Amino acid sequence: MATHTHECVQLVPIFQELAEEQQDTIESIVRHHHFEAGETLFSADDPLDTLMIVANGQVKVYQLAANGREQLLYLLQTGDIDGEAALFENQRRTSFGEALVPTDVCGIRRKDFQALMQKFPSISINVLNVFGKRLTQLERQTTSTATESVEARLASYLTETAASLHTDTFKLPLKKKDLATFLGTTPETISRKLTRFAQQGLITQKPGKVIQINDADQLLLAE
Amino acid sequence: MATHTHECVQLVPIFQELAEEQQDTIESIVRHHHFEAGETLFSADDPLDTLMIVANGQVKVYQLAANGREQLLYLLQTGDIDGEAALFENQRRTSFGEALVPTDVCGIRRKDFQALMQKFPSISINVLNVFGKRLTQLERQTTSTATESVEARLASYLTETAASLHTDTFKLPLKKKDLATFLGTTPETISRKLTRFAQQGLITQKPGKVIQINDADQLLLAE
DNA sequence: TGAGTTTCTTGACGGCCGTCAAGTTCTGAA
DNA sequence: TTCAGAACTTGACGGCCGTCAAGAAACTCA
Repeated sequence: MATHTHECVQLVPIFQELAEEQQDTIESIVRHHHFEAGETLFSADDPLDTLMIVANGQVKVYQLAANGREQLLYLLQTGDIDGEAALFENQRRTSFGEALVPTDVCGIRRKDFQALMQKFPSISINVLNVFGKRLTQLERQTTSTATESVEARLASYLTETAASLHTDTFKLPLKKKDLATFLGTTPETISRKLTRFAQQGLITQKPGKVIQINDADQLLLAE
Repeated sequence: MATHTHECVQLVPIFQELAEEQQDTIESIVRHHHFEAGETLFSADDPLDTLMIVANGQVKVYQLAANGREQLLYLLQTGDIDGEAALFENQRRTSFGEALVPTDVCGIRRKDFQALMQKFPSISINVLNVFGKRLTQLERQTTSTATESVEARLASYLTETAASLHTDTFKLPLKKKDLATFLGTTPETISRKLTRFAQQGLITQKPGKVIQINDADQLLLAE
């Protein structure tokens, strides 16, 4: 099993550039956990003192609003990390995570991770890189939900997803309910908008949540 | 002038913990700029290769949405930094900054800052700290605009502002138009909601954009 | 102080979209 | 394959809030 667990550290971009020996050091620090699909990885109000690394699988991260509604913030893939704020202060979580598929996770406690960053400065620079991208993404998301219509947000989501997959035809990676909370709307509205796009010929809906984009440019002009 | 410029580096939290000599090193790298109120510090589509430090003043940072509307993302104070994404890749800005009052700014080029982080690892840890907080804040803001009503968001904004100032009576730091783009709404709606809160006795509006909060608990129950 | 500009307020109106409800399709386990 | 539960679709309805417009108030600067 040593090989398997070692893969966990190797996979993670923030530990790239470290010599194998140094990766072993890290391996001795992390704790491994496994979750089945649907299991909760952490909840709101958990003490927030562990950095989480997705070794294998997918994790949905939700945040709870004051009125009790949920917002899907991230869809973490293998190699992604979570728990950023964990690294510094005693904070409480306001989010909760749920495995979307069977998932392996590595945890590193705050103190250990801080020591690691002191010892291997390249790690903190890699983490900065990750945070920078996430900040940029969140800034765009905030702007988008605050200023654009649901229709425009959905259109952006579709074209961006297609672009990142390098294909016009793809399967929606989320159920409509999750997609709805991600875009700040409701499943009903998603259904209606998709039907509308299809009627306009901008997309084609196929069985199994498969979407084919026919006219990305026109789609983005949707208001 | 040496003393004055040195203050710039001393003021910035991310350079704390450095010896004076090391701060001098940094001082020799930064470039100083001064802007009058209303001046533009940087625009969308600028090449993004400089980290900006607010040495003195206030800066509004907006982002442009696809439909041309603006979103106020940050209100930077003395000691705050901006340009996070700058630090890593050749990205283009999607935001623009504007001085709210006469403002002094220090800029550090990406290459120089990366060298600094290599030399003084504590800097990168401090930057991580800043990013972590900003991420947490943006996550809350995204969730809030996506799931809560304008009324609830405005109520949160008022009570949080009051709390951070440790007083019930305070002056709104922004014009209604800016406050509106920050909260993802319009000046008209802000006016209406404030009038409504006042009619309900939850707040009292006084001349000069001064607000007095009478019942913070009840205010937060607004939907 | 006063004129001109910007900002703010209030009203009227309409559209987007959230909610509730009912019917249909999909999915996964026995 | 079958069937129960989940997910999805579609319709009807209503409220929140964005837009336009006009008047009031506040601010700026000579």
